[in-house]
Amino acid sequence: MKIATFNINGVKARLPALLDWLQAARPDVAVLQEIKSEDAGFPAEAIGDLGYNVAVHGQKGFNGVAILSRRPLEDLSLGLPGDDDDAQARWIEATVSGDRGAVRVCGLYLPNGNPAPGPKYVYKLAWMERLEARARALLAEEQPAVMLGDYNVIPEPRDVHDPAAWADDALFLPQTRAAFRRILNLGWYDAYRALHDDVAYTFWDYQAGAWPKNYGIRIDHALLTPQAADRLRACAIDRGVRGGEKPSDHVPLWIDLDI
DNA sequence: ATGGTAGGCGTCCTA
Repeated sequence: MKIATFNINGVKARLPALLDWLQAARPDVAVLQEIKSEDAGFPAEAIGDLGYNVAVHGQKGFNGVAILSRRPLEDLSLGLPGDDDDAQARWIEATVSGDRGAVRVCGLYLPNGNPAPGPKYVYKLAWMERLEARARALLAEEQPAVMLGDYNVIPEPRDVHDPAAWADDALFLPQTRAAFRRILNLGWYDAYRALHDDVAYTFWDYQAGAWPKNYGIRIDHALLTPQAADRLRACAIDRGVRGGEKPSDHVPLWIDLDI
């Protein structure tokens, strides 16, 4: 089962690029972030025509996440638990059954947090605490589960082209990296790092020629429970998508599970 | 030389 994550930075502006990628990559499941659309405005029909069931957790103007799946989406749940006052649409999860078992698929758009310090950074760290709590609960089930998305976390210096330039950024601050490590240390696997020891990025800013200069960062991640990691066959980044027509500033990352 | 770009029911905010 091929499961992908893609921050598309606006589903309406990105629809042609999204449909092209879905047809080329043919993921069984895809979690999307930054759809920047309410549920009603999501182009479910065009995506459905490619064979996908669609679940949307939208928000007007900003954020917004979705799950696309060729198989039925079971036990859909919207929103990250832990704060009933949080109106930002950043979390969606559902179970997908394959021929050899089922997997809980969580799609997430972790807050950016800039500028730090400030209220946005406070919100980011609080959101990561809620994520850690959900991560603990999923681990306790001892089942295949994956959390994929735009984490807005640069885990290590090798994951950024110029670590010094990013030292004070909310994506790379020691507190941010420690909060991410706490989740890994619970027993979650960073699928890309489990299989690759290279320098690889998933985001290049639109500004200042970041893409042609390869000034990128690795912030889109797929985290797996041990039971999902047992089934992990491959993990890769669809880097070429960044060079396409009207691209997102992120590219897709995918895993292949023997499920 | 502190620049630059993209998206969104938008004349600023977020990234």
